[in-house]
Amino acid sequence: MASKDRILRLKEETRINILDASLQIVKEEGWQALSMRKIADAIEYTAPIIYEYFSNKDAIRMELTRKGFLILARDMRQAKEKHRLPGKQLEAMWLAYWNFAFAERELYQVMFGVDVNCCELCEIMPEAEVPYTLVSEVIEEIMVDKKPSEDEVCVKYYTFWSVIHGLISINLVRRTTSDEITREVLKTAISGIITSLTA
Amino acid sequence: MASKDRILRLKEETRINILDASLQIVKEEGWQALSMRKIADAIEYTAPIIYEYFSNKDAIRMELTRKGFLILARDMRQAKEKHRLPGKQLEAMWLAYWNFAFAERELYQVMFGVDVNCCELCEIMPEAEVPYTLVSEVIEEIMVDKKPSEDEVCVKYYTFWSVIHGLISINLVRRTTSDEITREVLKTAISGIITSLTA
DNA sequence: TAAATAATTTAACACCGTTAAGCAAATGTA
DNA sequence: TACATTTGCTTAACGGTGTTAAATTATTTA
Repeated sequence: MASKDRILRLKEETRINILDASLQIVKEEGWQALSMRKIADAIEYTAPIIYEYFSNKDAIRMELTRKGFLILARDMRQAKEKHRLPGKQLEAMWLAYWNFAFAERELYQVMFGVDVNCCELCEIMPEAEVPYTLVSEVIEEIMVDKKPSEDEVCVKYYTFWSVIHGLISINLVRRTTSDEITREVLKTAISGIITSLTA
Repeated sequence: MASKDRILRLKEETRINILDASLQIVKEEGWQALSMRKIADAIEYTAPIIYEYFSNKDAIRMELTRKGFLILARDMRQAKEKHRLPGKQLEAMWLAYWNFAFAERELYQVMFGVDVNCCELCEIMPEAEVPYTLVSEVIEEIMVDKKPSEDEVCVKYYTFWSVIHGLISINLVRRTTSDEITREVLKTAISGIITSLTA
């Protein structure tokens, strides 16, 4: 009976519709606004229907996470294939990674746990600026012979902050990596950046 | 009337109790488990009372964020004061930052939006390993003369990932920094790590 | 002691994720 | 064709959430 096939195709279609609707809601209103009833509204069904396709809300989140990793893998692979020199390959792959993060920021968020709360944190909370002040003072002191501009100091600060915040994020989210390796990365990264300040 | 003072002191006390109870709940069950009724239970009141002290749940979250920044600023300042050489100061400050993140991980989470979801992501989702595979292949190729161990390759991978993930997180959470500066950090960081592979 | 004010709770609203029961249409069977 | 069964879908419900308004109790003031 070919009608079975048609029905299976329709089922697959609404499954995709659920995922598409979910991603659209997230893109428009953020992850915290994603609700089963809202998804149901978008696909013109009622909420319990969704449980015929996904065991729960988390399964939808997971499926979108998987989708993110598939896109990221494809982008990085394509970037790699465009070059032959390993150095160029690395550069291209990380640039692809970077571009993916901003082209699909909602997917990146759920893949790596970046929670976007308030953008103007520093404005409404002056305390948030103290670390920057403390560190950039010292950076300026080290670079005093170079007479760096404010932007240059800022670049150095963000280089520091990025590697440390990145390492921390990774270690907070997944506890697989050994502490030894992490400490090694932290130490070499910090001393590397410090020497680069005067170089 | 001194009784006014006493009442004011009591009010201040329950305000602190609310914050303490909130932080304790978050430490025990995570941010997603924090609810007004649970806080009320902990301080032995009913939920609406909390609105006499905080305008809503987000205000509590914000106050804990501020608390986090105050502790971080204190720790970094103390670390700085322990040294005179700027290089040592930087190292000590970033180490203090690092230690704070793990000593007060819940505060760090809410301060910088690190969402801890599932730790065993790679195990239940093989797709999540593709970026690592792609990149470490190339790293090994570049470092072929050094015959690096798996751990050494891993360190290099995490160095890359940390700085890029950190930069992305920062840019996703706060859009203040100029794109130019960010691109500069990204480019210098990547090329710096690449040259360090063969050095 | 009576009135006024403050402190606290109860009740309610609208939403959430999720499950169970019910209904109606399509299908299989005789 | 008539009946039984399965399927697709909805309604109703449970226990939870943040939040607000009304009711109640306790405290202070006159």
